[in-house]
Amino acid sequence: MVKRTSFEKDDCPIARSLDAIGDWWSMLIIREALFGRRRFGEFQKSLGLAKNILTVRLRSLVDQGILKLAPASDGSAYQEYLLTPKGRGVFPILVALRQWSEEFDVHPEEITTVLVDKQSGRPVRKLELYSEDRRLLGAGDTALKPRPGSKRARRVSA
Amino acid sequence: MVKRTSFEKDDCPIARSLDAIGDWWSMLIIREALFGRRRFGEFQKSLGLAKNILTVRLRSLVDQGILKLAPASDGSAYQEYLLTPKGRGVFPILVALRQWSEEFDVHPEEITTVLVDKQSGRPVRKLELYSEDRRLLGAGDTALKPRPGSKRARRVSA
DNA sequence: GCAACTTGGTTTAATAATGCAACCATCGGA
DNA sequence: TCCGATGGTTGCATTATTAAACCAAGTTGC
Repeated sequence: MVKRTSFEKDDCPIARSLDAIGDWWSMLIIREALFGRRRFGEFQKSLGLAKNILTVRLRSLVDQGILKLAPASDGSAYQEYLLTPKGRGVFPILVALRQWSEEFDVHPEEITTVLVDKQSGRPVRKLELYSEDRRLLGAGDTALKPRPGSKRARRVSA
Repeated sequence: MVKRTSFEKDDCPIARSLDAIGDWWSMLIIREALFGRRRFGEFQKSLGLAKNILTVRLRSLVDQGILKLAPASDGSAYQEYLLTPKGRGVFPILVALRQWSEEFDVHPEEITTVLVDKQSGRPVRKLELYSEDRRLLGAGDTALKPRPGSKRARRVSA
């Protein structure tokens, strides 16, 4: 195979996510959608990507159930791309990406926006990972276990 | 420009992160590194990617301060690729990717591993986003504000 | 109701990225 | 010192991305 490798059949959920939305444009399209954009032209103008690429990406996102097509809300005959619950579920990934940049970027001063809590207008906290009994966990506090019931005892990876 | 678009100069931190680690292999290399792999050959075998690509990716990750080269821990003349704090900071992104797949994948039964708390051996909770005063926040509870001090009032995007 | 503009694409052709396989220099072990 | 393992590099084929031109249907002005 000389084709771009696909992780669709990989048993690692990270690889599976990357296979679905792990390219730059898909992630940014979802970002724009979360921000309220819905129309082909809106995505195209705000992201500045080529229209043929946008076409392909939107189609893929719809196929995967991340976006869905709906009649335009302004009554015109055009269609809109709306986020499904699966699409809205990408939000934490985007927050994680944002916070990584905020914390480690070499030029943080070039970042012009802050994610705030709507109610108070104040910046949100960092994403937190907890154990079942609510201890805060870092990377070193976690491990991977084979999933009970999965007989395919393949390579165990993070 | 006909070159692959870069988001290096974009003011959106999500785009900046994607520019740094937003390709499939970089993310997976970091995943492997978090899981303890350090040597060129280890990455190559576990990920099954072409060696020339691995070379390029490792170099880029080192250049960005995500990995650093160190003399091999086994005393040989070879070198190892170790995560820097910036590299370990990618952990929440990987967790977010994992959890998205766990929650929304069409074939969740193909996922063979669970991320557990080392201490108890039990699965971790979902990543949580809190406001400053510890209210749990969803996508709809947040907004983007221009960063105080940033005069470049450009397009505000998620 | 019809010309002009907008929207939402498709097509084409060039350039860049990816993948595979073959090659190669150095290291390590017997 | 020979031979395999390690850590790459090189060359070539395939695929992806891009900009730009083109196009058909929907909408608007008049």
